[in-house]
Amino acid sequence: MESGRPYSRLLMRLDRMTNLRKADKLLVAALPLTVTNIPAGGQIARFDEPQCVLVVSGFVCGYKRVGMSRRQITSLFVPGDIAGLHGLLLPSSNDSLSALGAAVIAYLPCHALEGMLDASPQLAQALWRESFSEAAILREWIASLGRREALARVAHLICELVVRLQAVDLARDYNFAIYWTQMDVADACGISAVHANRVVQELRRLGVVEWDAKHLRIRDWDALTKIGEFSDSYLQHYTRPAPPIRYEMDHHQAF
Amino acid sequence: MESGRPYSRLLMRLDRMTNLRKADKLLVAALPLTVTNIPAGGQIARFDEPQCVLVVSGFVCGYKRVGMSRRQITSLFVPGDIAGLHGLLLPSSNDSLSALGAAVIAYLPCHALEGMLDASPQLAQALWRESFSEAAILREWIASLGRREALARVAHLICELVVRLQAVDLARDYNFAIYWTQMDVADACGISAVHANRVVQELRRLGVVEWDAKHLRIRDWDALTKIGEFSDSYLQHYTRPAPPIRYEMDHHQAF
DNA sequence: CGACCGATTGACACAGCTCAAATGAAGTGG
DNA sequence: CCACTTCATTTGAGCTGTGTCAATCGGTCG
Repeated sequence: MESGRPYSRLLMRLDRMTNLRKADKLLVAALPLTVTNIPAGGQIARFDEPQCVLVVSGFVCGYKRVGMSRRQITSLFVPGDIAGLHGLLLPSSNDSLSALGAAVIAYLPCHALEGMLDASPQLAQALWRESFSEAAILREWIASLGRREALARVAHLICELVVRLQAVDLARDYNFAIYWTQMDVADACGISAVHANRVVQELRRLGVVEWDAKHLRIRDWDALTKIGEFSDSYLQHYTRPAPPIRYEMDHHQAF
Repeated sequence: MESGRPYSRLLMRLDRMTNLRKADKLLVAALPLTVTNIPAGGQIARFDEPQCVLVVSGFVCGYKRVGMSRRQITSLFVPGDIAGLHGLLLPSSNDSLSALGAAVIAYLPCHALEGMLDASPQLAQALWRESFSEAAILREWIASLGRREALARVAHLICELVVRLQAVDLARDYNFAIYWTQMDVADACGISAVHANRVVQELRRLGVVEWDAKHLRIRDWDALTKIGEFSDSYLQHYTRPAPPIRYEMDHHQAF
């Protein structure tokens, strides 16, 4: 596993989403990537030409501003994820992208992605599945924000993050680097920064996590999933082998 | 406009999403639809064979159960919408579908939809755009649930609904039939039924809406958008003419 | 060393929840 | 056509999770 390449974790993800042939992997490896360092919390610029953003390391988030000052994070992207896939077909997205901590990203021109979809039905299918999977996560967040209290929201978010990081081999032993502040957690969970801090302390006090500025370690996974009412069923594509290709996709021409 | 057909409002939507040729419209008209009446609040069955659900009249919602009894509505579908599009590529969805009030729906076998995508790149693109548009709505709901108070959430929901209904000619003069109870509103906005009632009364008291059991009429659109911090920019495809086809899509083979 | 930013703590206020009961509207069966 | 049921709406009274404000502490970096 050439985990040094910017696209290596993307490959891990796509391969699990839809089994890839060797030729597909070569296509991914040939994508023109513009690797860029983003400082902590830095805005990720949107250029005229539609581009997607591949996360190489660190965390990236999509967020909206609500009212004057309140921020709501609407999605989180970890290494191997592509942010802004909807840019492929929808001209303008309504929310902004920024890094949480410091991050390394790679810009990916849409036309190159489209060329790839053109060349491989397997890859095309994997990317579409990816975007549906993203939507499944959005729905789960809605359930969390609407019907869970703060402690459960944070616990749920951590559970989700662990599963997603494990899929790209970044959370061995329930242990991973975090690239966010408690304020970021607050903005993701729809609570205030002060309350986020109280929740973090409560999770520590309960002995389910060790959580310092740079690192998070889950000490009691079962307890955490219980607190967060977490079930990984909406993340099948992160935990289970790729489902079979639907029908004879190769004949299908779409997009 | 043959607004008597089950698919007529779907056509209105798709045509605005991506301009359709006459041949495309014939393809849509030829879809095999199993029209079904659903009683008020009735669960919408999922069969073994993957099927999508076209809403013909009434409202349909996707929801999740959280904890033992709490329900969170994650998406709303109005006439012309297709629910369960993700079933095309993802085997299992994690949430359930039900009607809110009484509704008429049409089951639509996935293989027929895929045949359609196969036959027309324009339609394929329209459907993909549709699913991205759905995701944009999910993100907006996340912002609402996370960072707006109850009054604004409800106001925002109503604004969104009006725009979506107007796109299928069901909300002339800001006036439309509602197929939900206040409890449904509560479950969509992540608040309790009691509080939903208080919010409704407050909106009435402010003189921005007339709202009885079966009907809702907006008396002051500007005030309502202000209360709900609503901007229709995330619903472009409902309000503006279709964006051009991206690149030379006809060459693209995907899915 | 100072400046800055994030984490932490405490006190208080309030939006929204729960419980419980009353009212109203619509449908059902005798 | 009237009792009866059922379900949605409405109202009131506490209770609690979470927000706001403000201050302190601690680490990091120039």
